Amino acid sequence: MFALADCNNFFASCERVFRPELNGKPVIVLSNNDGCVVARSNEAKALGIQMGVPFFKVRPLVERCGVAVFSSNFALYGDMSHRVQEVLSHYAPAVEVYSIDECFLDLRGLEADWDAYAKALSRRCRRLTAIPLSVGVAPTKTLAKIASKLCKHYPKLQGGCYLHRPQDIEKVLRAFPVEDVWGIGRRSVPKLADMHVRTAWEYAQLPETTVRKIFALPGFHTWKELRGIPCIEFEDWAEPKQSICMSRSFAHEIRELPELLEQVTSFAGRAVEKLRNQASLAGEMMVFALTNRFKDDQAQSFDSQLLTFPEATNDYRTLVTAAARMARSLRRPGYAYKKAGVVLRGIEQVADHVPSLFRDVSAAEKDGRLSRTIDQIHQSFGGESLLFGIQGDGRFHMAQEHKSPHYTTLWADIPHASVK
DNA sequence: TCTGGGGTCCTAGGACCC
DNA sequence: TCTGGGGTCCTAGGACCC
Repeated sequence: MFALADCNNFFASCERVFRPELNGKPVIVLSNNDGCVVARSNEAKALGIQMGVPFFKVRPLVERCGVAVFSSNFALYGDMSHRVQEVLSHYAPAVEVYSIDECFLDLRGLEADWDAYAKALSRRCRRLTAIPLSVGVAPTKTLAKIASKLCKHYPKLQGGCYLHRPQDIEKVLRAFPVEDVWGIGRRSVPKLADMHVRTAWEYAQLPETTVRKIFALPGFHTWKELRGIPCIEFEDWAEPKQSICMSRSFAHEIRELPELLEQVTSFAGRAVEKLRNQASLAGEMMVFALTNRFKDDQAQSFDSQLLTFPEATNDYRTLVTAAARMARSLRRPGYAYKKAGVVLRGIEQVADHVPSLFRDVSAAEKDGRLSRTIDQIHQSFGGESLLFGIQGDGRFHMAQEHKSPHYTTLWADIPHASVK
């Protein structure tokens, strides 16, 4: 058996932990730059606020109904996510962290009353972290995902659902929309409609050859998993990233070069941090900048530049300088940039790297010492404590009007309690 | 006025090898 | 008239996930 533990309305639930008066009230959380709605409490869903809708489109409704609005606070969500993972780690020999709000648990070879187990895990998580959790247990990861979705739909299940008897699986799949199945995306929906496939059950009944031909290998895996045959790997070891991207939309469009340079080099600095945190080197860097695609009356551009380094590197100075050079050459006067970013690719592990025969050893050692010193200062005093001049204040020019405090990660933001 | 960010895997097709 | 056979590697684009 596998379990899927999914935090309900995760970002909204995190905000409620420190604002308990919002329990039972509609709450939404916005994407970076306060752009779109990315999390909704059940009450907000009931008001008809859709996932991913631009905030300005629901603003009148939000104001009329007194919906609590939050800008995204990833320091808080990341910390709460670790707390949930800590609870889960006591309930299974192996945990796969699938996303910030979802973990798979490997229960293979174990025996228990899985229905009671799932409910107990949900209760325990709620008690220790204040985050509501839906736990589905089933013979495959895909079915466990479906079981956990049932928990959200049926409060009677008390946060835990064990789905394993063939007759139960059939009953559930017959009522489960095919587009809600893990691995079936939007682009497949028209194809499925043509084939008169509307439910997960109908998909699972398609002939194997049809599935392989039309939905290829990933669709075939989903098909097998729905039929109770596990074939999606359990991965409790996180591989280093093969690409690292740092990009943001800006609160205001950027027209001038110095401001664009500040932003792009700040992205580069943060990308290098991620790179160094996973002990990797990057072989190439891409820098891109784009205008506001929603403004039809403005000149549009999506420019990018790619640089391949003579030798893979994770040196701050090399990478920040390269980002600045590329931003300079791709930026064109007269364009108003709304978004930019830096992507590192061609990633390899430091431990696997074969240095070039002709590298300047003493210069490389000096650069290495500088980068390690920067890491140490960042760790002790924060990422904005030491910056290259070109990075400005190192902050991203984002709109975040509704941001909550860093309750769990900043001493100054720890909530105060007073006893009367 | 206003529209997110960060990833992975698979496949087809081209370039290249002997 | 007519043009082999068997591979590998790389890349771009598509589809998917949260």
